[in-house]
Amino acid sequence: MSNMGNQLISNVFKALGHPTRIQIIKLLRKGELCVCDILPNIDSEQSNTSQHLTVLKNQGIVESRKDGSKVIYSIKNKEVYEMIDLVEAIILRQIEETKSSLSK
Amino acid sequence: MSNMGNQLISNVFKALGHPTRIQIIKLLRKGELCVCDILPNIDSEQSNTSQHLTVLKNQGIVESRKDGSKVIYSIKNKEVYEMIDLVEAIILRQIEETKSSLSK
DNA sequence: TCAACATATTAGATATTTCTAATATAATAA
DNA sequence: TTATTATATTAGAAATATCTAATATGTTGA
Repeated sequence: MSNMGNQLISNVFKALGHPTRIQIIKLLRKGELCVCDILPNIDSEQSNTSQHLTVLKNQGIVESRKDGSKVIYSIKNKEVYEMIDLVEAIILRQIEETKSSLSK
Repeated sequence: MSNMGNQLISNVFKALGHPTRIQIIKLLRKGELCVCDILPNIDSEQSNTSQHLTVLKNQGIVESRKDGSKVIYSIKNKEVYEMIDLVEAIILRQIEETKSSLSK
């Protein structure tokens, strides 16, 4: 019965459509982190990482709060991990398929 | 334990990050369709829709077979519907949040 | 107050996606 | 054959996303 706008839906997927943003989400799986702890674990510049965090925040995937001079980010909607698990299942199946087609 | 490449994962999300492609996926929820039945239900040109179908196929989201002069597309990995449901849950929660913050 | 730190914002260059229009290919029917 | 239908491919323009470098803002401690 759902008739959610496809634009809204695709916006969320698009926010997940970048390797650095997936990397950030995976980092946050264990719990909240300040930007200062995210930065050294991410393969991109400070300003770029900050921009990626903004993209994730705009789509409601992460949220942030201030703690003194630091900003602490955390996952806002945990569904995102189920989504990543589902994508990994799809990819594994694709890989299996490729293997078996090669051995024919 | 999963350590699937973030590039591979984000490629799948990126393929879902377009409203027309979500529209196509939703059309295929009821079952397979030839391109000729997809086209009239999609808000874009024939060649453009064909390109979107290619994007979905490249990421293993849909598959196709030939039937005479027609090409029949179907969903290859049904996980995609669970993913859409999860995104809709996220969006609904965001909307509720917006509402309640407005009424304060 | 001032210096140092933590993070965000901006502007512009570069890269990638998307779209349109035209054309190609393949199957079928006349 | 030839025309028609069904779909894919291509090229290039336009739109959007990404990255880098520079700068701005806010916080804290000396």
